[in-house]
Amino acid sequence: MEENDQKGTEERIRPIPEPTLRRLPVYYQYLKRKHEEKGLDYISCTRIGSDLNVLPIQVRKDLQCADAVGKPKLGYNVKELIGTIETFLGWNNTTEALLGYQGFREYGLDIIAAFDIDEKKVGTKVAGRSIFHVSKLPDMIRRMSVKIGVLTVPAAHAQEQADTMVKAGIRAIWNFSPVKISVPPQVIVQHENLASSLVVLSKKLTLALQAGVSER
Amino acid sequence: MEENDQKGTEERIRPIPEPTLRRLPVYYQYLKRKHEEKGLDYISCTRIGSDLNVLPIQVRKDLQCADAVGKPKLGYNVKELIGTIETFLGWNNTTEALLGYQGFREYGLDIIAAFDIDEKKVGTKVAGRSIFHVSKLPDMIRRMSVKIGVLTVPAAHAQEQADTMVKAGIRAIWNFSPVKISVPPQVIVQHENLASSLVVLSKKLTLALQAGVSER
DNA sequence: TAGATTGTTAATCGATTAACAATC
DNA sequence: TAGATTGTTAATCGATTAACAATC
Repeated sequence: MEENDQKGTEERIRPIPEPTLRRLPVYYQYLKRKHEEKGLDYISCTRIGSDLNVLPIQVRKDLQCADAVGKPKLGYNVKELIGTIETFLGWNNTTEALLGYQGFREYGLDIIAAFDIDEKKVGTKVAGRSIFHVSKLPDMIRRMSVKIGVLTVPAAHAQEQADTMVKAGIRAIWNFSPVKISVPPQVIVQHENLASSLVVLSKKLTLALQAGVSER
Repeated sequence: MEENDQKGTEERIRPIPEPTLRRLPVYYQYLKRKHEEKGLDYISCTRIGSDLNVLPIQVRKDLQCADAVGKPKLGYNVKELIGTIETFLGWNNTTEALLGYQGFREYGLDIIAAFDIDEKKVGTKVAGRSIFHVSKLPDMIRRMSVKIGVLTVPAAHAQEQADTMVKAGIRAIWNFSPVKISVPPQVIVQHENLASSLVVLSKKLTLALQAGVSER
């Protein structure tokens, strides 16, 4: 009746709340700036919270999830905290991926190459990366053991290209296309629906503009 | 003691849960495809849910938020439903914005122009839009009554460019830069932290890869 | 009619927030 | 020491899910 509760050797894999996971990179960015610009040694949740417009208690909870340990009265050691978050998010060893935005290497993502069906684009460069024809994709994935595919094609071709990636052995797909794609259960899909975000923004804007009018 | 509960004339502005707001465009996309490809007249929550991998009851709740009305036993009229969502999200009249991704016009966002500090890029085109020098930004915003600014600059310049936009009268900023920007309360800011999303994905990937190893 | 599906009210679940004890 | 700040346990709040009545 031990309920295989052997907490001893290996840590139970706690599920981290997604909102927390999304806030951690924000703290990270902030801490790096604080560290570089101000050379700050210690920082408190109160400070982080007021700068980032997050409640201090939430900051504390989030950092706790990332296994950060602070000192009462002093706060958290900034340098150590940066390292802790890096380790927790696995940013120590970069993962290879296929095209995306620039500036992700800092987050442990190394963009390897870009692909396109359009022959006119093949051979040109985007964000400093050569564009190859999609037919080269399977080979490339295998040879360089790429783990993440970034899907930025129109709805009509999304499933087809996802299939190509999966067949070539990709382990996760970052999907910017507006349609749901079907993949085997072992492949992870992260949907990035920018249209959804835009909706949130424009809805707020509409309400604000209306309010502005009725207040007049 | 009426609690200004005059529900009569004008609808109380209900706050729509953000998750719902994010799912609505997904339904919309899906419905349009179903309508165009299959020419389907009626559709049930059960169907939408199983196709989109969402619980039927959640679909129903979401559609209810968008003021959609269905018929017991039959489901929702697809064409009508598309129109309802369009109206609810305000996609009938497009809002002007400054550069971003392609394909947003469908979502009521019309990308007007792109700006850059780099003189070498000025005059060239991105996604079919001319790139202007940032010095032209204030004029452009005013002349064309642009409502939304899309901020895609490096962290170091984010605040500066946000200030420029605000001064020129922009009402909302879609911020893709990794830093928090300060704006007056009447300006709406939507933070689009792609690094956050990437974290969610790569965390899942790491866990999956580890699990794969230990299962071996 | 019978049964599938909507609409509505209640229960559950998880993230956020609050309260407070521990500690440097 | 006194007080700010962490760490932890409990309360709140809101979204999701369940249950069921209404209806075509």
